[in-house]
Amino acid sequence: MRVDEIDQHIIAELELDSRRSFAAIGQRVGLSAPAVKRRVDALRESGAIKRFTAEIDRSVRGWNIEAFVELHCDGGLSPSMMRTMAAGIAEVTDAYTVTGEADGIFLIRARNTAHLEEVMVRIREWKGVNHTRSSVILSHL
Amino acid sequence: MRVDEIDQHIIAELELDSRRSFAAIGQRVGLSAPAVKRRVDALRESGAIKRFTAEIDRSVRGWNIEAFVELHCDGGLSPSMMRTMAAGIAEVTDAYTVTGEADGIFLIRARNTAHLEEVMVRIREWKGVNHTRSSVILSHL
DNA sequence: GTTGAAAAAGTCCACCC
DNA sequence: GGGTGGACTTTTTCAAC
Repeated sequence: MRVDEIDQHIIAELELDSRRSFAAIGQRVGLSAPAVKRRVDALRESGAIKRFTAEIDRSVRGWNIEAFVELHCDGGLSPSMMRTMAAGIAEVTDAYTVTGEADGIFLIRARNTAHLEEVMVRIREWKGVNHTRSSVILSHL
Repeated sequence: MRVDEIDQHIIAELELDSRRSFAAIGQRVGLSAPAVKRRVDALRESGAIKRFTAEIDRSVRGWNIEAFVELHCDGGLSPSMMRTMAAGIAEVTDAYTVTGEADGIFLIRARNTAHLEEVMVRIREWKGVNHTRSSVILSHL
């Protein structure tokens, strides 16, 4: 799908406040409310806008420990297997394949250190995972 | 602020779809629309809900290259200095202080490899940054 | 793209448990 | 803290242009 400059502008507005009305967005981007709605519908349909969501303060969640975990694999772990692995571990918030020393990076969210440790054990149990390298997040800057 | 189970439930609904109506949320959590609104207002006021936003597909953005950059520092780089540094580099999407081998991790978004390289140079120029270790993201799983 | 009108939702009361 | 009902405003939605 092609996304023109007005679409980009609409997307930027929705990122700032996804509950803003179509009329208010239209006023900023120079369109009528129905025109904005049609574009937003098309952007959702095409997948450009994945979903409308809320940004929640981390302290609200019970799971307060986060860590980056690098996966170093012995050649046999494909991206699709890593996807399966990430999907099978609920504590994995984000999963990436990367270049460099590591093969993949998981972002883990756990309730406490014991929970994190338990998750680490589950990760290391996977065939193909040679070793891991973790960085527990101390603060978000 | 205290956040009870119903608040958690409301937050979960808003994360799934921040444009859902208060009445629809109320139906799911067992409250009336005005009651939901009151709670949402309080959650926003207290900062538990930071903002309503949209999740945008990465391919839509012009800046398509992302990388994790570990910062290894020679002891003299405090978190507050790292915050200053992150704020001064527009390409830094997220910044964390962490435990482990690295002192900090930046998530960088750049237009292309040349742009990423240029950002890396700027990071390494900072006093106190001993060396960096990068992982370019190949895919989001 | 627009306008205009109907339908739906949001907002804000007072009043109740 | 919660609900209801009503009045009013705004937003959404759709047909027609």
